[in-house]
Amino acid sequence: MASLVGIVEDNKKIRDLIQRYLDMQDELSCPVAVDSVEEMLEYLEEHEKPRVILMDIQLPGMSGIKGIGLIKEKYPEIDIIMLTVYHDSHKIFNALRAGASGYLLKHTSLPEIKESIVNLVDGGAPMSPQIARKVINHFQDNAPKKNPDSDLTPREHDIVNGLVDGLSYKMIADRYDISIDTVRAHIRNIYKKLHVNSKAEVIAKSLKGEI
Amino acid sequence: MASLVGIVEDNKKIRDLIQRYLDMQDELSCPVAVDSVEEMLEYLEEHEKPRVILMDIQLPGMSGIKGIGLIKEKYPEIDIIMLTVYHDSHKIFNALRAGASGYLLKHTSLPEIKESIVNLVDGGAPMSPQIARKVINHFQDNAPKKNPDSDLTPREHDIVNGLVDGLSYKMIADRYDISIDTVRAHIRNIYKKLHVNSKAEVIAKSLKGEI
DNA sequence: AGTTTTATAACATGTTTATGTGATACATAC
DNA sequence: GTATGTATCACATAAACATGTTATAAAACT
Repeated sequence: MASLVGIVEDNKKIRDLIQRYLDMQDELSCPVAVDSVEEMLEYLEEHEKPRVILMDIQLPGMSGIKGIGLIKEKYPEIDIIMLTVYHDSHKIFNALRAGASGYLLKHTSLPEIKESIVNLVDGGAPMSPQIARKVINHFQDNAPKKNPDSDLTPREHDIVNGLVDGLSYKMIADRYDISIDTVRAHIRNIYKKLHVNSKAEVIAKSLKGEI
Repeated sequence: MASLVGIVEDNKKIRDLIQRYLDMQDELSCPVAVDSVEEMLEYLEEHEKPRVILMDIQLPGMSGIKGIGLIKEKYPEIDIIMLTVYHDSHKIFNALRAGASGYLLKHTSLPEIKESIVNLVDGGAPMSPQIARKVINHFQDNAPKKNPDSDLTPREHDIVNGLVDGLSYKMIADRYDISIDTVRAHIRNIYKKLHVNSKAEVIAKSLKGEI
């Protein structure tokens, strides 16, 4: 069954080009291409909902980012891909925070756009590589700092991994073929290094990336 | 000029396959493929630095995530792409935080891997669509894959938060001004809903966003 | 050569957790 | 109007955990 796709794009040439191309694909059908969020909202009231909407940011009337919020609020099951020339971090993050599931730059080729929609329907999140780079950089800037004093030995890391996997001391002892008292000994040292005094805190620190 | 690529991957078959394929490409050259971070670090001491390193996470000796940190610390100009079977959110985020510039799942085809490397050299950030989806979800901070059967009540969420904060039953009882037996009762119900039977597992699930 | 670190192990003891069973009260749902 | 779910509390017991003390041996460091 073909997935329905909608387009919100104010440049008629681009809009028609994309619509015609997508509509030609076996897997897709593109019954609606409008030039404003307002028109799309009207359309959604009265017709079968598309599975995916391609949306520009710069639009007459309401901005695409504001549009994401409104559409997702009423129809959370619709996935929205931004298709825009903007690659500044602020617009990207606002769009993603508003609920966009993908972000493509406008120079993306028609086959790639098609590929992205199929991807999205399959549970992926299409992003132009330059966009992904910015998103990743954002992560690295906010990286939590590790406590240098908390350098664990390889064996201690093994034990921590066991704890994170939800194992008991006995199960950890079995996994690494050592005695339970040795596990205890390692745990004692780990607690000292991490300044904690329970399994729970070790697991939390580990999963937060602080080890 | 061909970009140099290094590989750290403990499965010899996969390693050789990728190396041979990449080395065949005009744009790339793959002079080094080893099975541990330790070996790669040795290699880097004595040879021309690769532009990009493909790295597994699960490795003999030091984990790939720890390896990212060490390599980026000494050679920040090298870009690292994770190539792994893990699609666990925490592994992804820890890898990205540690300094990875891309994250591909192992089922990625050889041509796609090549494409990703070229992409990275051009300033992009290759990511498998499923990975991108998780990264985006993180932005929207909506839970990735809640188990519908595991719907906790508000009070149960309080208790889980207490556990995640590393509190004992007694401390949780104090925090919410209820009896320790009530805490026990809630914990029992939580375990039942989540199909687990230890604090550790609840904390792990919670921090992995599975609650 | 001597010290520190790592990995191993045993024994003891008190605390915390996991689990069973049972009960009361209130609100919502069917 | 009686199930169902939430929130509360109690008592009991076995298992798991936290912590103290002590010790051996190999590896790494000074």
